[in-house]
Amino acid sequence: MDKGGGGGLGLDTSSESVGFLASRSFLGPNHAGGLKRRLSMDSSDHFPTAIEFPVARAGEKRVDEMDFFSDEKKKRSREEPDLDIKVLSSSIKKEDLAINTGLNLRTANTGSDQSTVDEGLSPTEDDKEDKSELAAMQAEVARMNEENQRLRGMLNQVTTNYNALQMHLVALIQQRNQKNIGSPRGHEAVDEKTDGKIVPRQFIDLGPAANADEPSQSSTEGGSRHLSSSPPNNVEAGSMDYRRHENNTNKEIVPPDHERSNREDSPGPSSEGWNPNKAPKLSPSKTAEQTQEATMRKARVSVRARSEAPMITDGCQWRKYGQKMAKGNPCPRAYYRCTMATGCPVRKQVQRCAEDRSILITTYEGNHNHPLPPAAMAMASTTSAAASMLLSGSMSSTDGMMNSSFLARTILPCSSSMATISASAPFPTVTLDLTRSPNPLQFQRPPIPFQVPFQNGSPSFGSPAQPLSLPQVFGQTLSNQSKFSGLQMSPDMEAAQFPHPKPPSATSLADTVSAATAAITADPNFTAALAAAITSIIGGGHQANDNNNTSANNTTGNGNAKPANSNFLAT
DNA sequence: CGGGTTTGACCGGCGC
DNA sequence: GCGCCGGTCAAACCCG
Repeated sequence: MDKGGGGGLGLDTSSESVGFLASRSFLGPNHAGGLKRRLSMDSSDHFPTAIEFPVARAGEKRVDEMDFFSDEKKKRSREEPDLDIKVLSSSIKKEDLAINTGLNLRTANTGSDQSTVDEGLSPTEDDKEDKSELAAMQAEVARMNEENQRLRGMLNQVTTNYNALQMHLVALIQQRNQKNIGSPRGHEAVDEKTDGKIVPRQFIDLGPAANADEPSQSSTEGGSRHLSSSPPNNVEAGSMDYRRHENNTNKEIVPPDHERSNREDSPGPSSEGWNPNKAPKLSPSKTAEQTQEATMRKARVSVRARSEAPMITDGCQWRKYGQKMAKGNPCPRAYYRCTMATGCPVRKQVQRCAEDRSILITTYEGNHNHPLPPAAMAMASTTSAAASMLLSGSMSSTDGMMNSSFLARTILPCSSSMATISASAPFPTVTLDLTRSPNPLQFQRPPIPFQVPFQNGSPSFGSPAQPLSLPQVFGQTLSNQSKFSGLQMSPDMEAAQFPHPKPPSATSLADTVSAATAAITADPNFTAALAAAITSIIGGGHQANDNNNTSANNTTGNGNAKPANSNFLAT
């Protein structure tokens, strides 16, 4: 084979090996070099405003939020200082309408102060003074706006959490009632104390490190902290396969030796890696927390999405470290690891579906040990939530099916789909099937009356050459049916489980809904809110808080590095 | 030169 | 024990 690395032959090989279109849009990640350059140009065009959602496109390997927030942002702020300010000013007006807070009053006062200052200056000095004052005021406005965004985010979070908990409660009650009707032991579907009191399941927090200041502790402390609250016996309800995997994971407590690679010599516990095959055996002295932590890394969340892009854009940086031909699939499977932080244990596999090569299957494994950019929050939160749900033992056998169904309904109340969890896969896997056709009846959210930040000013959603971005994916999830597959329920089962009618023909509806979905999901607050809702539901709230804290840290901790995007971290 | 991909080699788990 | 398979490593190479 061609071993030419990132050259032209390499990209041709990549695109061909994927068994997909060889158009420029389908060039593999290896083509990121030239594409990145083009995208850099695009990016400057794509970021004229501070409120655009920084969705990267697939095929661009290194176009990520970090780039957007740091280099691009700084660069732009130097080149186009006025532009941001204008946007911020308009944004704060918008915020004033949205939320009446003391901060807004301060903003208004600031404006009046400015006029007061203007009155006492001579025309010549006035310009200079005006400019300096204006700059100061604008900075003030920017700060206020940022704070407003944060407050609004908090409000959104509270609202979202409240609604989520309410739905959770209703679902629990309904489920319990159903179970009690159908089976005298129906209460098994819900974690229950012996006194009969319903206790919501505790979920493992698999979310990213909450504190950006101590990412090295996230994979251990962050996990074990919440693990302790997770009913360990829930795992017992799992199938033999699940137990087998749990045992397997017991062997991977110690950082695998591949982390000793000179390429990934990261100090501290954060370098704790992920190599099940090479990990030493678990010693009996290892704690249960460590065991479950290892189990966490075993959990996989697979996302099936229709995308002709070589890789869905999830907001993270990935580095390809391998590619293999998997049995039973003519398309190669690519292996990526997260490179947003040194030693981040998160891996993902990207492979096209053998049956339908327009479906891209992205499997995530592990949890980020670093703060995530907003665009990555949706995916990270959802995958970690799904993984935590899975690993909490709530998904197993028939009980798992019921709970996963409950989960799907809880996460996506508008969805009527079934949720299933794989108990037979090599690893416990949750599959989010985003390829199902959307049901317009489930599409209840009214159109969002703001402009969608499409790349290059054109809608990327639905464009075959455009990569699939995660906010879009999750938007699709919301409107589409969400399916946690793995056991891959038969259609009969699915029909039996879900009396709701499915759209007879989806293709025609898909485009229509996709456009609307794109508009909806372009709302970063919505995306973040969705992520927060998911995490709040699944994680019992604390993961959402963790994530939110992470976001808050991203916003506040990193200071003004990315204030214009703070509204995307709002939840 | 640093950072990325490619790809054959290697390793460990698992089934027979 | 052997072979298959999934996952990873790391040298070679490319690109900016």
